[in-house]
Amino acid sequence: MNIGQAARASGVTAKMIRYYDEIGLVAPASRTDANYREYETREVNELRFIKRARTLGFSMEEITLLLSLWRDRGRPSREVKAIAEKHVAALDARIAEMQAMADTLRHLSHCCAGDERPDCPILADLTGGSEPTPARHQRTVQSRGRQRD
Amino acid sequence: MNIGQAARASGVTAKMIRYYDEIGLVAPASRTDANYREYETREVNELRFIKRARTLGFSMEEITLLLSLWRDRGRPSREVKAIAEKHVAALDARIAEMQAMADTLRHLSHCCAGDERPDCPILADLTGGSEPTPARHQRTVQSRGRQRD
DNA sequence: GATGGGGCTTCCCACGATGGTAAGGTCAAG
DNA sequence: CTTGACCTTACCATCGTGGGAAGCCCCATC
Repeated sequence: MNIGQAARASGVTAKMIRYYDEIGLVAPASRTDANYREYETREVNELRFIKRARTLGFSMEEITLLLSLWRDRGRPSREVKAIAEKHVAALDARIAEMQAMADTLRHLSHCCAGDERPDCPILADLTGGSEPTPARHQRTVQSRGRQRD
Repeated sequence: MNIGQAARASGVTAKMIRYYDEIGLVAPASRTDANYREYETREVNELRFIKRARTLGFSMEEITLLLSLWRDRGRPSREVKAIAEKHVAALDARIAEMQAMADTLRHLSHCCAGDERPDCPILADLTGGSEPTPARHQRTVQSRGRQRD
């Protein structure tokens, strides 16, 4: 099995397989006389493992750990679970951040007329975003007239 | 005002101010005889605008657009709103993706004993993640009865 | 005037994970 | 033997940010 076949079988591009090889995420593939990398079912399974882990958002570093646990028949599931839970926590934190961004923007967008007039609470927020009155947007937004541009 | 003062006043690092300068996000700063960049309140306000927009997750490209609208007194708020709404949609899409990852991992984690035994539904999922039975994690994984969660 | 510390300048490198491309070797089918 | 598909390495780009080196400048203190 050469790299292209392994790529199709695993869902990982040949490019990325070489990259994983290069950074040592997977053991260096054996080579043919013509210096072609060759793969067996075992390597393809590793690549699918990596692919799936990437799909779940694990970083390369985490995947390195997961792979070593996966290869270790005697690993305690506790360690795997710890990695997963840490990643879930990181995802949740990032989600919360993005949710906050989206909520703020939804609110500003809701307050923006979205017509031909130039007055815009979104730009007003970006201009003076550090001011302590984010919740009080009525139609009087125009009266804040602090545009000094 | 030199770049360090502008950085402190805007919350943008000097490094990033130079970068924004370089990529043309802001107009090239005027220079002193000693080739030092100099800033006025106006530029600091632009930098704060950028900072705030970055906090809300806008890309540089979007910020370029937002800045040009901000500078244009006659802009229609419609255009600003369109950018904001598009960004909200992108955020929501990304949040949904990450939420799906987190939910899957939470489920797997919940099913993992997390003890000294090597059997682990998380690794099992990563191994055969592409198989068509994602919900069917048989209880036979833990043949000795469950102790935790 | 000299000296020293801190700030400024440009330039280069790094990240993470991926894609692109170019130049050259190889394999298999016609 | 030719052709086209495939492999190899090597380099560049992304995006936004940080780090650092080498060298110049400003100001205060001696």
